[in-house]
Amino acid sequence: MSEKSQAGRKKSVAKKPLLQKENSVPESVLSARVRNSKPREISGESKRDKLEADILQHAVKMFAECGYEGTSIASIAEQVGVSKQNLLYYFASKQILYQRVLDDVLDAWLDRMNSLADETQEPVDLLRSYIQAKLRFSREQPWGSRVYAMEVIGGAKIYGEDIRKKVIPLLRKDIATFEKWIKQGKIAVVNPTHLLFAIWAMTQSYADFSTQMTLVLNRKKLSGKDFDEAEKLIVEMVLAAVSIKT
Amino acid sequence: MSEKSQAGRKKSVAKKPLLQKENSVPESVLSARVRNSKPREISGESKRDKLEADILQHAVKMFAECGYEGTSIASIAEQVGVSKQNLLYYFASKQILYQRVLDDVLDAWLDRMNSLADETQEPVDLLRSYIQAKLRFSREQPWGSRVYAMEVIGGAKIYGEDIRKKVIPLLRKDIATFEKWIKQGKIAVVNPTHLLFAIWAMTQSYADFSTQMTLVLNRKKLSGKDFDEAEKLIVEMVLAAVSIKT
DNA sequence: GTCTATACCCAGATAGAC
DNA sequence: GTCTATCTGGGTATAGAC
Repeated sequence: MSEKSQAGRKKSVAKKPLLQKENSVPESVLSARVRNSKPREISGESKRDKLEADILQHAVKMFAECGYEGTSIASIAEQVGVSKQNLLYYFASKQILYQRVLDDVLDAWLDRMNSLADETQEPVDLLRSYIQAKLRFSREQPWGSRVYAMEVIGGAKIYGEDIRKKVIPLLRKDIATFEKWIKQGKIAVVNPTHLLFAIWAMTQSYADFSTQMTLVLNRKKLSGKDFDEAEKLIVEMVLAAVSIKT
Repeated sequence: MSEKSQAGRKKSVAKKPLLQKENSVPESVLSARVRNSKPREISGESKRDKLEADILQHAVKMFAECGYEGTSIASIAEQVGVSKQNLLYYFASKQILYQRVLDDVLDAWLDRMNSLADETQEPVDLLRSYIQAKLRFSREQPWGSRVYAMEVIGGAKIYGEDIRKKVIPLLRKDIATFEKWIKQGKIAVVNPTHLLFAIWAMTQSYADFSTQMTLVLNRKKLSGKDFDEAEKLIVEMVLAAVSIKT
């Protein structure tokens, strides 16, 4: 009862007619922009789009650093340079902003992972590409990784349904691919589920636990060399696990 | 500036003369108990100890589920069955309670890991024991793991100094052990730092990401069998990485 | 779309009686 | 040690003028 009241106490979801999703799909309904009859520059983004992107960019960093409850919309607004009332004009509530942040994270993520569904590639190349892609994501979008990680660790109270719908099927598909390889004798007999968990854990940790890693390594941030060495070891371990000699 | 004010804005640390640490070291100053002249049962814990333990037990779960800012001391108090004012009598502030929770987590952790510093053991046995111990911790104290993980992911704003002092030296020592083995030719030439990161990531994830794992596996919680299979794969991968045939 | 003002609630923490 | 009462601040969100 008290746990319930901790999170998800918002009942109002979307009251204002705002776009909540349209980053990678420019052909989606352009309600607000269509209403705007004033001629605008064609190539550039509209002001609304630019501000939305700005807000999202700062929001993902702050949610990653302070968590959902630990981040106030006022502090995000301050970073962006707008009033918090104005921010609430673009994103009707904190929870909507948060969900949009996670939506964008997953979109970027799944985009990168989808390209690996190529059935024609051999296990060695596919595994290597997979690990590289996930490591690159940890490197280039660490904040997104961290927001996602914190949401999952806390039990995915807000975003759980989306994870179930968007992430889990993808993981299951990856596992099925491993199983197919095993059946075909292309890789050794290993537990495909736990192999995937291992790959995810190792790659993800270079975003989530980079604070601890930099302390161990005694440097300010992880370098390209660190990621290269990480990739080398992880690929080695995974290929060794599936008994593929390089 | 606004980020700073997000966390760690507490200036008052410990105003009341309360014990803040005495779980594993019973010979520490017994200020409150000594003042209490009434004869008490010798074997059992004092009421204060019992209540403190109760509070900590519930606190670690709630911090794990909702994060630091997301957890109110009122909700913890409610779970324990005391008033929040009373809780504040035992732990002078939320931050002190939080730090104590993390202290206890690390104590239990380091306890388990210290026993592995046995120099007489061979790499195979030591690595296997290490992985087993960390996996057992993930299984038996998932909340502690998660609180720690969230703290690290968020940049360790509150507990960073303790991590630097308590955890990092231990990790460095483990890395040094790996390096020694490599020099002695006992294991293959691998990057010892990233090998340790990999072991930590894989074992830790069975606490931190168990929500996602149970969704993939389609069950309510991870079973003993899951942990056995995880152990088997992780040990295999690590031993393969250091080129030890079993 | 942006502003001022404000409603409303809940949090952490303290004071002081018992 | 536990209670009632309260202070103080911050948070999300809304109303309404411009």
